[in-house]
Amino acid sequence: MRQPSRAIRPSSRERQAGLIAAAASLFAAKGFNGTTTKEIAKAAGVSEALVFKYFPTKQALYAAILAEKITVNELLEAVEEAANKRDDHRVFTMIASFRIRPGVDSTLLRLLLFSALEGHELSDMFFGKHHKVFYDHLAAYIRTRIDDGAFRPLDPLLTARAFIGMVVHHRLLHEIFGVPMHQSHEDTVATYVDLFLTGLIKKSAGRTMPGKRSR
Amino acid sequence: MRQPSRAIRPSSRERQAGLIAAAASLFAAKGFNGTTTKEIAKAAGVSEALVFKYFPTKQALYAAILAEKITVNELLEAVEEAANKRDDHRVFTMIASFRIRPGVDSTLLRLLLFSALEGHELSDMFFGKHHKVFYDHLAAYIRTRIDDGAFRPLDPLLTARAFIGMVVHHRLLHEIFGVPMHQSHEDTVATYVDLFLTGLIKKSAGRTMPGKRSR
DNA sequence: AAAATAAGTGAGTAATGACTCACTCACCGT
DNA sequence: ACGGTGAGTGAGTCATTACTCACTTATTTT
Repeated sequence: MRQPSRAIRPSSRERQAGLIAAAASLFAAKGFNGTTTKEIAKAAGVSEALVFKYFPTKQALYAAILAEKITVNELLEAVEEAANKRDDHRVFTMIASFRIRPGVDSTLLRLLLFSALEGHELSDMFFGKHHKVFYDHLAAYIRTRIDDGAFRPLDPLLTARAFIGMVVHHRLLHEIFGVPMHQSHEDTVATYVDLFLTGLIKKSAGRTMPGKRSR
Repeated sequence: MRQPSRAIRPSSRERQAGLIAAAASLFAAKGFNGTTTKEIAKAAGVSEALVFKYFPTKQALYAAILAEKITVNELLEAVEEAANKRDDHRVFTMIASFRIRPGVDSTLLRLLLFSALEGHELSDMFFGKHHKVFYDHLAAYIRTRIDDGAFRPLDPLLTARAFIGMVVHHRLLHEIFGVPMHQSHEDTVATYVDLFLTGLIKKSAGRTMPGKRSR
């Protein structure tokens, strides 16, 4: 039984998790090819040989990271509620604020881009699980609202992508290209949501959203 | 004087250009770290040693590519004309169609992303010359139209980025992540422009754009 | 306490990376 | 014809890389 009064030797699980964390951060920073197994070992505080005890190849380690990082967003559930109430403003504000907020972690975005650019096979899976789902959900919601007569009849998938595009592009600029923030996170989100919904909502229809204009 | 009846030996200039072209294509495909100098030499049809006769280091070759690829877009001039006429629909359609069209070359986008992700020093320059200019121009136009009373008073830079975001995101999905086209290029552009301008144009103001709704 | 097993490592190895060098070849003006 | 010059290369060098192995150290089981 384990009672390591001093954390003398981490369990196998912990080691594995530690390696994955260390590697994820390095891969995100410098890409797969730009990261050496020696660096990973050093970052995790173990010998290089041990890395290969846990993961047969560097590739396998990479795969483990991508597999681990795939979490179907808690965001979706949260949005679901607002979606059921047909609270458009809230739905889109939630989505945008989830990605555009102070202290957001850019690791995942960088990993995603690196894996796509470097042409990793797992990239598809990563994208499929992590984002595809999302577009489809959002497109489904937009379609519903079009059927409600609340939104103009534009192509739902393209429309969903247009919105996500604003958000992702914002993240690209700030997290990848290092462009400084130009407005507060809140104001940025508010502007994007305003612009988008104004373009989408049918003028004739009564506005469904409660006045949630912050500040 | 040179009159090589058969192109027996390319001039220094041509060699250099050939090397840059070969390297650009490889770097775009596999990144800086993922490309070897041997591959570049092979792609250009010369020995590896010659690569280093033309460029002292691999880095220098990379820098030469980025420097060469920086072209202040011919797009800007073309747009200028439409901008002077205050033809909003045409302005934004031109911008979007320039990037979203059949057979567009993804090399530059990939190079840009790779250089930013890999943290190249030249990345900033690349981005600054190639895109910053563009955002600023577009933002200036939007500001003008706001002052004209034609557009709603949103933050011009954020608004410009929102539009570019739709376009860039579209390119990301198709050129980097390999998502198949969902609508024709034309229809995609039309949807984005429609959505964006509807969100931006002041309802009270008379529409400035001539009826250029294709299809 | 001894045996069994798991966790961990130092010191490799073979392959490959960027880069160098002594040299050859093609073409030129004289 | 000839020597000079720049284009071009084959065969390296040396560092680094992913990965292995014989071995030690810690923990658990009996």
